[in-house]
Amino acid sequence: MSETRARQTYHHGDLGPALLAAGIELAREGGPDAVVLRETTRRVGVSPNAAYRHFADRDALLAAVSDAALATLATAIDALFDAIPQGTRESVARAQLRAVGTGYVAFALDEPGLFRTAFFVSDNLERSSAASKSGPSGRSPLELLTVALDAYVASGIMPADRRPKAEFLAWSSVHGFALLCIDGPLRTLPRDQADAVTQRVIDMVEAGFTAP
Amino acid sequence: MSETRARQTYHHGDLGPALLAAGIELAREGGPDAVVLRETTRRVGVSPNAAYRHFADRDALLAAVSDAALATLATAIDALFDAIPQGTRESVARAQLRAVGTGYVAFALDEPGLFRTAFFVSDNLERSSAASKSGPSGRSPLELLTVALDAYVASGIMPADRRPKAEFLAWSSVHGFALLCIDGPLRTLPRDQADAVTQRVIDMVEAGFTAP
DNA sequence: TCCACATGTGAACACTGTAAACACTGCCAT
DNA sequence: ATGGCAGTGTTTACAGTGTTCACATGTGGA
Repeated sequence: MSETRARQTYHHGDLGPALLAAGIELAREGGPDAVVLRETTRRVGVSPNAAYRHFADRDALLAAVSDAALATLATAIDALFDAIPQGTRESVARAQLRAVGTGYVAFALDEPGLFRTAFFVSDNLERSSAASKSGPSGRSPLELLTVALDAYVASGIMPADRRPKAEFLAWSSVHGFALLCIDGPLRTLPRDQADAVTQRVIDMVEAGFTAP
Repeated sequence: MSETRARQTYHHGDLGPALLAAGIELAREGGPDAVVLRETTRRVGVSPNAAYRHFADRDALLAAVSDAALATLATAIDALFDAIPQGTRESVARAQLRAVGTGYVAFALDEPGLFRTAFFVSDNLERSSAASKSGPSGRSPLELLTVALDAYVASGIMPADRRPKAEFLAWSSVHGFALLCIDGPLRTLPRDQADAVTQRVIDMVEAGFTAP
């Protein structure tokens, strides 16, 4: 928004971040496919090739946008973590897991374009601990989930032998549900109902972790 | 494969299905992005615009490929259904749910390109009962899941008040897990381990349906 | 001061989807 | 048999994309 008018200097001065911001806006509006290199530079008021001084490819730009989207998600979950009231270790652990799931789906519903972009780049969860994907606490979404599950074990809710790969069980359910809500058959589900079913999804995950 | 050599007649004679087959092959090799209209016609040995006599646009071709992929998935699950041994209503119901989940993830692992294409077209699960998406039994994957869950209620495993929207809980978990395995951090997990975790995902879903 | 280096530009290429006008062919009614 | 007509495939063309190469323009450090 600060660069809509034609700039006066030949050099932009802050092109990298400006391109990233424009890319994020495009992703917000239309998902990963919408982050088109030429359109990004157009919005910033610069020639298409200028982008290549700051990003190797279109894919590199998209990856940076994806990281930013992931960081936004992490920030949203961080906020829910901070709002968890004091209590027993068990109640805190349960609240943390619920916060991750709830924040995750809420982000997908509030920002579907960013959400799809966050998980479009395939290796984005592999090296998922990069700072560029983290919120204020310095933790990526997957790391926040790990925190919650470790608390599950520490507080005795979950037997230790179930802990390995548990994050993937939880992540699968919530991620799949989020996709169903924004792209799939649950697309037309009213928001309040979607929130209610989200809680059932989390209930299911909890049951899977605690049942015999 | 039958049309690799230049055809002799001006008219192809079977272009629609040939284009669909070429599109499926492209999807198998590289997912939805790889089904490129011009490349599809090229493989069939025909000019790009010939496709427009059979498909409204590239999206229509992609939708047809997507339907075919879904039908292939349904066929795979059908086969697992048929292999379920006789038994109590409860054991059959449990085996059916497990067959849907197992077949679903196995298809994603065996044919990641087709799997991604199947669920790329967004409205593909909305009007999900179309015959073009079904296997030999005439049921689409989502309908097969519905059958299994109805059997859960009928055999008394699942309380009837939990039945509404239960297919979405199950679908979320399995679909999310499949995505994790082909695109996400579980991409490098050896096949046998992936199969093992798949069973844990299904265990979790079962627990969520039966627990208090 | 001046010049090396970083940064932005221009023209060009190969690709894509798609539209409009044209060409060929097989079939049906005369 | 013989038109002609509807269906099918082709040609040409255009707008849009990512990307490369050569060039222009500033800016900071010696």
